[in-house]
Amino acid sequence: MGRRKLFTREDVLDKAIPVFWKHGLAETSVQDLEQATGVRKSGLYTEFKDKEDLFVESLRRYFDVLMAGGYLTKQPLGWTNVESFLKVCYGSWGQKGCFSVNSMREFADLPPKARQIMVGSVMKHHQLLIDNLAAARGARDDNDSLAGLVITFFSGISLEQNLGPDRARITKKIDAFMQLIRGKG
Amino acid sequence: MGRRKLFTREDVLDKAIPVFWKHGLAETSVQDLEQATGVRKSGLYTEFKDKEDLFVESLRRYFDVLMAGGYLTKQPLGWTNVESFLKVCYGSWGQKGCFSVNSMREFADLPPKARQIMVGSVMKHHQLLIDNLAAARGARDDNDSLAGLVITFFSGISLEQNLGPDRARITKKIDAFMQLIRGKG
DNA sequence: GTAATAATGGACCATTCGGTCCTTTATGTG
DNA sequence: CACATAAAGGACCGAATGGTCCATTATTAC
Repeated sequence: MGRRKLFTREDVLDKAIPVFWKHGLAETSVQDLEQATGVRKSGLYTEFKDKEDLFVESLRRYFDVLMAGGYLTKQPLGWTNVESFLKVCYGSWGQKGCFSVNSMREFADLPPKARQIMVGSVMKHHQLLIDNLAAARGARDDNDSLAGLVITFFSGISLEQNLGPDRARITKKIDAFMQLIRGKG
Repeated sequence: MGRRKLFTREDVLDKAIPVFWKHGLAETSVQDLEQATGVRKSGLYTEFKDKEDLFVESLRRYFDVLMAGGYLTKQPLGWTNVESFLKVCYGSWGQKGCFSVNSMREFADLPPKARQIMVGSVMKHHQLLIDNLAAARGARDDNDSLAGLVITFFSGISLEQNLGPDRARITKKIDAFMQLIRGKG
């Protein structure tokens, strides 16, 4: 046996996520990642193939941890879950908005694996939203369409977080949207 | 008198806009701009202070040209204008979505002047939307709130354009949203 | 303690970056 | 034609980039 690692893979990812989240793949330098993770370049390149690989794994872990929260799978399904989903835009890992939504901007330049994760995640959320809407409103034809609107609205508020509005404003916005789709406006 | 310029300022901007739009400020190299505009570096740096300046001016021209379309000022004000606004997300300059929405992702890293233009534009659109909603629904207290939702939805669909959905899908989404806010759902 | 092992630290590399500057070339005036 | 003027072409710069590689150091098993 030799010397043992001073870091775990998850440690590195959790520290890399906020950096990629804030600055994106292209605008994040390896030096930035060294500083954020406290792991030297050689260490990073031992654990990950290259910068893109580190980005992809960060994105994967982001969804893994986030989905583990189960905001759209809590029983009973319904409006409460939909609202919980929207509130994911408050952020995590010390960042505002959504890592994936922020990455959409450079979608075309992202590695295929990253694109795959993102698209897959959207589809998964879409289906989960349909299930929750069905529980809340019954099996209606327009559940699919409405789920699409919810996703779009989520993208919007998540992106707007980059402009740095206070939480009260965004909460009111979510409330207004929930009222709208619940038909109590 | 000496040799005359082979390009106009507007020419350069119109050719730079799609590049910045697609790749953002950071991921666009001066070389990319040379190729896209057909103007050599020296020419670009004679006309513009630096890359950031060219970006800011591109953004400014984008809004100038776009707003000149008058999609939110056409008389009579009302729902039609709101829908016209949402359809701006179809794109222009050969690009999909919205240049400004795409730039929101790197908002924090943008030059102050660019941020100023973007924020100012959002406020302007917000007010124009309020005016149109007032014309469409009467002077209601929640016009302000609803205008906010429209802007957020616009951000969402514009961003989603980066995933490359077909126009039919996005049109249906806009229709569904319009139905929702017009209260005919 | 000693040898084996594996991660760390950091020198190093080619390339690309944004940006400057000088020479060349084209266009205008008389 | 000759001169003046201004833009175009492109060499050039230091800095930063992503990535490689090796010597050093720390930790294990014996």
